[in-house]
Amino acid sequence: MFSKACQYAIRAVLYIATQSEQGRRTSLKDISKEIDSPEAFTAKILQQLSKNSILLSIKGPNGGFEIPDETMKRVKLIEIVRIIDGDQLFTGCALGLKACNEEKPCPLHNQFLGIRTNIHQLLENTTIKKLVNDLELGLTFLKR
Amino acid sequence: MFSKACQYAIRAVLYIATQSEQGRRTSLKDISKEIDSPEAFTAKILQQLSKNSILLSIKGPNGGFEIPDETMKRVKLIEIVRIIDGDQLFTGCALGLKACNEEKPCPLHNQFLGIRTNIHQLLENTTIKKLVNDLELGLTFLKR
DNA sequence: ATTATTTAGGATAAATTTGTCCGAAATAAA
DNA sequence: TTTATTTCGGACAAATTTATCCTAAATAAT
Repeated sequence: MFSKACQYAIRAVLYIATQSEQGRRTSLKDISKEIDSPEAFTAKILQQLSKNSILLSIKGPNGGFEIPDETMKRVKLIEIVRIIDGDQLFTGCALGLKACNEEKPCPLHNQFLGIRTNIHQLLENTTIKKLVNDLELGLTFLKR
Repeated sequence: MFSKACQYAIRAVLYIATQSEQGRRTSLKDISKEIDSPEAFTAKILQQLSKNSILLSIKGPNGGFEIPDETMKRVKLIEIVRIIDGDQLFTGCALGLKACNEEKPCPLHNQFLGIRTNIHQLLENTTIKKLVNDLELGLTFLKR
């Protein structure tokens, strides 16, 4: 469904967000330990996310990553997915046909229409903040 | 969603099936031309499918591939997907967590529960035959 | 100023997926 | 029996994704 990069991205953002909620800035090292991801690879992903203003990066001692409360309220999952994986997941044809559309549908077009819409809506309607709340309430988990 | 190999697999099976319906055996060359896929790569995929008795392969002059009517009635999409891509798509965790389950759900677990169930049901309930009917009625298309 | 810490970014490498090439095996037809 | 056709299967190659390494840049603390 999502690439590994995208899975790491979402996991990292959520972890950073929980820490930011507590007023704590968190380092790459912490993040990759906590979400169990390869450090250097995660660094690249976080770089991309901060370039796209999903998160803030601060260099130097006591540096690290942060997500302002305003940002986690505003940013939806779909933005992260778009940055890392693009939008093939919810716009592309299930069978990989370029010409597939409403007029010339592939054999799976109509079957997948609903599913793709569901995925799109889910990603569109889910903010980081919402997911962080569940994490803080101990309703969901990030490890392993 | 599906790997390229899996997209080719489904497209090939559907094309072979439409031909089999007409009593025509079809060659690798034809298939890859009709579904616009790399020939040698498609050969590997068809090999896998015939090993798994999704289709029949016949060597020699006038050889090629066939799908008996009984088979296309019986075989569901999920079997093809399982053979080529495995079942990660409908069993794995969206965030790639091994330990994710009902008791210790990842932050996306509940959101994706419905979608994954939908995908699973769709693949489980869709036979090759059903898709071939739509193709023959000109309701759906396989090219590009 | 110097040093230590931390992210940025480029180069490189490993792993996986996608794709190609070619000789072997099967088999139908001449 | 020879030849032509077609799939099989192994080795190899290219492309993409995942992952590592190292130096540079920033910056806080000493």
